[in-house]
Amino acid sequence: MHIDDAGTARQLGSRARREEIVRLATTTGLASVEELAATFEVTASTIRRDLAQLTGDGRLARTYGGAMALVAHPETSLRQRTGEAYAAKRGIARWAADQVQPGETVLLDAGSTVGAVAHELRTTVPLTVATTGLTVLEALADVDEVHVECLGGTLRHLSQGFVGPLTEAALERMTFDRVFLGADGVTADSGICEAGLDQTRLKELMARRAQHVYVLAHAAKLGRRPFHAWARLPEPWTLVTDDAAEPAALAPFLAAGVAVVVVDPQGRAEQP
Amino acid sequence: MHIDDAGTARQLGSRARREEIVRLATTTGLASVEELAATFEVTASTIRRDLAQLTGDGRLARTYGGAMALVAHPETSLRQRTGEAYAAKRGIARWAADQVQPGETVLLDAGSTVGAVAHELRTTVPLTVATTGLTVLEALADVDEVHVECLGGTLRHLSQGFVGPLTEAALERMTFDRVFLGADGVTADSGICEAGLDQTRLKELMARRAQHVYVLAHAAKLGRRPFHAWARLPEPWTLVTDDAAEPAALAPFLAAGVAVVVVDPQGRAEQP
DNA sequence: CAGTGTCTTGCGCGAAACGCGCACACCGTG
DNA sequence: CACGGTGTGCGCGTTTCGCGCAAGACACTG
Repeated sequence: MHIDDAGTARQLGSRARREEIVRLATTTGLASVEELAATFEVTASTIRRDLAQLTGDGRLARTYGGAMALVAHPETSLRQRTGEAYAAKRGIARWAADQVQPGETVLLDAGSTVGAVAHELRTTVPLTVATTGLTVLEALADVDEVHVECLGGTLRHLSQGFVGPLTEAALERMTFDRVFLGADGVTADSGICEAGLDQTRLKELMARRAQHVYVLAHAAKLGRRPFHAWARLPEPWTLVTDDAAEPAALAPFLAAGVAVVVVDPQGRAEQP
Repeated sequence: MHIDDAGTARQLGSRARREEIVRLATTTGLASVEELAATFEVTASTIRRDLAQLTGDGRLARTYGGAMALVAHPETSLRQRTGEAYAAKRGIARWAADQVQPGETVLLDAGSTVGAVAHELRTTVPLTVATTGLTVLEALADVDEVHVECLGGTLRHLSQGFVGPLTEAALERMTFDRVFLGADGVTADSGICEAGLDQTRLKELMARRAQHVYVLAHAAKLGRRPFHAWARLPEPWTLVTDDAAEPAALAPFLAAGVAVVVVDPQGRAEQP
């Protein structure tokens, strides 16, 4: 013992040390008792006590000989990773998040693509986010620096989003710098296609409350008309899609005066 | 050994057993070596070998005395299972959920204990649940038979709950058969203790909107006054706590005319 | 300034869980 | 029938864990 190494010797209070343990564990994914004891120059007993409390607080999970982060990585959930068109959605989400400046107030729709935007926004702080999506709430629930307003309403189990009178009533009390909308389908002439009129009505209302309107739809959704309820969008609006989109699919939007952005999986905008 | 119990004896190949272990671990969140050994009627050594391989394959994470799922299953989050006073909260939640009849409309507060109630209510269908808690939303998001209303509002990152004008405005449009409230502390004379006046104001409002008011607080919270904001409760109300509560801690509540229910970890009410 | 209470740490001990090697049982193949 | 591969149970030494105890640090109080 009595290590005097020039390494990462720390002299900290117990609170600070525990916070640091959580940070190390979440970035590394896994941390051993021995390593932690050496790093902080305390006994393994002390580390075990720390881990016991952190486990009790639900911040870490105990393993044999150490501890691991509860979530694989703050980055992305497995559910997202395995979903369809993951790379495309991720790229779209990155570009969308890049449009947002710290200090702004944005409105996020429900849906997996918009949920990914919320993930990317975790580091754009300070920020105010209002949302109708449960996925968005989960993505930002642990980020203290982001002010989150939930609009409430009736939960649609399929889309994990809120709709209904409560949602609309809440919307009427707010306006936004930008709104990011998802869609089941999108066309140049009719706008956004959804399963029901309650959803389209809500999306129209959302679009009217923001200065900039973005519709996030990966290539497969362009020109698709899976249902017969439509939300018309106030001009101007911006369509964000991925580079799998055919020029022929983009042409109608350009002709209609819609701003079209095509991004690669890294979130960089490409020239059509 | 050679148990011949009528329980969950399984006779399986090693592959099938490992698949089953993964299934159990992901639904339960956590599985112990001893339990698994008993379930499959093999020795702990065999289970340990299974876990070693599954861990190597990246399908599970090893813990001391068992294994856990890598991704949190929608069912129960590990965070709940490992949290403080888990057994007590689970028992309280079971009893609380038993009070609810199919077809009723209930209001659920934020907090881990009330979140556990939501989990128990997954099978009490049909049902209408309104809530101010993100945990509750997550617990019921995938249950189609439960109608979920989110009250919305400003997200408190610490408690994972919603507060503020939006929440209160939504509350004024609904009433409920029962409301289940959590608490940071609870006393017989002053009621519920919380960190801020916005929370106590909301809890008072919630209590006034329901016919039956339940306060769920495990033994450690009784008589505790960690903060200085208080929510007074309209008589009559019911205090639900666990069997670790001292009779001396319960006496003030009984004297004040509060209905007191003491439950064991299985959710059975005990006689004080 | 001494007394008291709280919080934290290090240490020692017994209990629990671990990995490893060995022996045996089962099964398909040459 | 001999053979190797696989899976299982068991025993043993090792590692890790959790708990109780005592000592030090610090704040508060009379």
